[in-house]
Amino acid sequence: MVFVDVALLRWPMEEERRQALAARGASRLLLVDADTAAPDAVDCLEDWIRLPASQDDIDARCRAIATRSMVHNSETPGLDPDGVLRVGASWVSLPPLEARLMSALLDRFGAVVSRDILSRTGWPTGAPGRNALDVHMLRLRRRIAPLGLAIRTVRSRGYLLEAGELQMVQPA
Amino acid sequence: MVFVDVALLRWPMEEERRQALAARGASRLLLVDADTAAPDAVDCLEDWIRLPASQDDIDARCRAIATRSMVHNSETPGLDPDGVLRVGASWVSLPPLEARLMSALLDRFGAVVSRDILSRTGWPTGAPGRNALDVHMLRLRRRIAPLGLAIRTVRSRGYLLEAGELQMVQPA
DNA sequence: ACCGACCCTTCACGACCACGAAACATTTGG
DNA sequence: CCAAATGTTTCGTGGTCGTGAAGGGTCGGT
Repeated sequence: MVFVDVALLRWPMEEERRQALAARGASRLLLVDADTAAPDAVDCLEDWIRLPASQDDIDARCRAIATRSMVHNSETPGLDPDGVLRVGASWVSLPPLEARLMSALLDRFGAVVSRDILSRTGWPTGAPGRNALDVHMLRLRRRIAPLGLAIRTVRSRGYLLEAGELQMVQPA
Repeated sequence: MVFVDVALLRWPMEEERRQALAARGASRLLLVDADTAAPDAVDCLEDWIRLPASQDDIDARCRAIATRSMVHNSETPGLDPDGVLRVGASWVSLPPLEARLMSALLDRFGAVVSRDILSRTGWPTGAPGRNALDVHMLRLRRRIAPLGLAIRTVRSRGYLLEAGELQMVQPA
């Protein structure tokens, strides 16, 4: 059986994290405080259980999520020629320039891409001021964050695209 | 608004009924006796809750099942040649021009359709003024919203037809 | 330790453009 | 003739993209 990570988080305390996980299509189990109303359903990869709960019940719900996750999950970032970046069920549209930059990063997903290559990919006919690339990388960063993607800086080398960080895991 | 029926049943007492419902793809919520181990997950249309439970929690889980059910039964929209757009049981009639636009969007359901293609599909003999398309997309948007469809703008690229926000449903 | 050179991040601003929306005008079909 | 369908004008909003400036780290040299 394929192992699927199910994030456990307190709710509503960790609502922000819940949204981040949901955006990137990660499975999660909300541990709902005793005196809080139940959360609204979002998708098949989320479930909740009211505290206090037995470990057996928590495990059962984790297994259920994992099972559903196998039906639902297929997430590798992909960029349409129309500038639509998809990961899992969610997507964002990238403006032309950022789409070209993202394309260069995706070509070497997980590896460093030099500023030089990015510059030439973004501005085939010659780059504007040097700061332009920095600014657009910042904008790109913010745009793709909801999808659970992150751009890391490798100082004096370039940039690197990778999957987001959060990965709290629980036994299955 | 679409109504999704969620069957409530005692478990393990009504195990037989559970299997029958599962076999025909019906949604169900198992009310699990206090001293019984949690059931094994089967599919996305089933959930369980341990007794005793508050009515609010039961309702919340029913809504969650209903939501997931809509994801799994996501009806594919269809367009009659006479301009009737159907999704599930409901339908709307589209005027000729909007029917042609919708047809182009349906051909690439979920993907971007350029303004250019839409223009040529809507006005094969030559497009009128620049804003005509904008206005008709607006009208089309409002007409199909009740069906749970949404047209998303992808700036400088075109439009994209997708299933809209999930509509909440009353539990049985 | 201090300095300054570099590299990068972040913000604020302005120019421009794409789109949304309303209101109004015109055409078409029964 | 009426109502629906279609076209047009106009204005507001927000996205895109470039630029300059402020500031924070890191590193080598002194």
